[in-house]
Amino acid sequence: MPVTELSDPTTAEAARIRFRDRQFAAREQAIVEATHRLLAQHGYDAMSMDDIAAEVGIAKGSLYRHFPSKEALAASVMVELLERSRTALRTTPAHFSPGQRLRWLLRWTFEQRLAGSVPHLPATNSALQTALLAHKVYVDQLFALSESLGELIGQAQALGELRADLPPTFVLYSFYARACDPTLDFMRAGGTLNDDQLVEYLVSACFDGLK
Amino acid sequence: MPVTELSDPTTAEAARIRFRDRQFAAREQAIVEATHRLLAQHGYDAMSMDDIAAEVGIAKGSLYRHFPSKEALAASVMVELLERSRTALRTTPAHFSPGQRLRWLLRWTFEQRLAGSVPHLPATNSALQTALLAHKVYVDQLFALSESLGELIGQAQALGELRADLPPTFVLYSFYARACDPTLDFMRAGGTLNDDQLVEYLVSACFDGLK
DNA sequence: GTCTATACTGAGATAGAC
DNA sequence: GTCTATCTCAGTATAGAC
Repeated sequence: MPVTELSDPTTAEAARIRFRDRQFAAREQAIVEATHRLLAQHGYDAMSMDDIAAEVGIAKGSLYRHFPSKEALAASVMVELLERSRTALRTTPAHFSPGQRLRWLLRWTFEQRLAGSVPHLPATNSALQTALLAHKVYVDQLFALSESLGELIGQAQALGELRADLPPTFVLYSFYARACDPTLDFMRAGGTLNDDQLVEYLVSACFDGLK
Repeated sequence: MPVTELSDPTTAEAARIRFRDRQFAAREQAIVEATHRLLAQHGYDAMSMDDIAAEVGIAKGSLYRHFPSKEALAASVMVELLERSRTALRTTPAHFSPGQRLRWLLRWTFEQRLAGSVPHLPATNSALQTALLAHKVYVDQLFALSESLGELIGQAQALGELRADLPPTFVLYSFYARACDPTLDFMRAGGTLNDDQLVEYLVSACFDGLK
C-alpha cells in the first residue's frame, strides 16, 4: 500500500526537505525579481534594503540569509540579465547574417528595457560599477558575452555590414553604450511616440547614424 | 598728496570691503571648481561634502556659507557647464552650416570631458537628476540650450544635413545622449587610442552610424 | 567668515528570540 | 529561517567659539 511508504519517516522527512528547499529557492527568486524592478526604477544608490524587503514582503534581516550584501544582490540581478542576453544571442534566427544578428540583439535589449528591465551597464563611476567588477561571476558572464559579440562584429566588418575603419573594440563599447541609451528613457517620458517606432528609431540611429 | 586720500578712513574701509568680497568670490570659485573635479571623477553620490572641503582646503562648515546644500552646489557646477556650452555654441565659426555646427559642438563636449569635465546630463534616475530638475536656474539654462539646439536641428534637417525621418525631439535627445556617451570612458580606460582619434570616431559614430 | 565640534538622519548589516 | 530590535557608520547640516 502506498500509505506505508507515504508515512515512512525517512521518506516524509526527505519530502519535507525538498519542499523547504523549493520554498527557499522560490523566495530567493522573488527577491531577485523585486530587486530587478527597483533597480530599474530607482537605480542602485536610491534603492535601499528596506525598499527591497518591503517590495518582497519579508523582513530586511531575512534578505541577508540569501545574499551577504546589497552588492551581491545587485550582482545576481545583473548576472541573470547577462545570462538571458547570451541566450537571446544564441537563439537569433539561424539564417541571419552577423550584422542582422547584432541589430536583432540591440532591438531585443530595447524591448527588455521597455518591459522594465535594468540597462546592461551601470553608469560610469557609480558605486554599482565598481562593486560589480569585484564579482567574479558577473565579470565572467560579461566577458563571455563580449567574446560572442566581438566575434560577430569581426564577421560583420569583414562582410562590409559594419564600418571596418572603426576599431572592433570601439564598436563593441558603442554597442553596449547604445543598449543603455538614455534617449529611450527621455522619449518614453515625453510619451509622443509608440514603443515599436521608438525602438526602430533607436536601432537605426545606432547603425545608420543621425545624418 | 595721495597719502591723505589713501589714509582716509571711509576709502580704506571701502577698499577693505572690496578686497574681502574678492576673497569671498575667489573662494567660491575654488569651491565650484573642486566640486566639478570630484563630480566628474566619482559622481554625485560618491562625493561627500567632506571630500569637497578637503579638496578646497577649508572646513566643511564653511561650504554652507557659500551654498545652502550639496544639491545647490552641484547645480552651480552644472549651470556653469551649461553656460559655457551656450557660449561655445554661440562662438561656432560663422561660415559653418547648421550640420557643421552640431558636429563642432559635439566634438567640443568630448574634448571638455577628456579634459576632466563632468558630462552634461546626469545618469537617468540618479539622485542628482531629480535634484537638478528642482533648480530653476539649471532648468532655464537647459531649456535655453535645447531651444538653440532644436533650431539648429530643424535647419539641418531642412537642408538635408540630418535625416528628416527622425523626429526633431528624438534627434535632440540623441545629441545629449551622445554628448554623455560612456564609450569615451571605456575607451579611455582601455587606452589604446589617442584622444583626437577617439573624438573623431565618437562624432562619426553619432552622425554616420556604425554601418 | 571660518573654524571645531556636534546633532540628526538614513542606510547597511547583525543579534537574539521564536 | 524569519522576525524584531539594535548597532554602526557615513554623511548632511548646524551651533558656537574665535
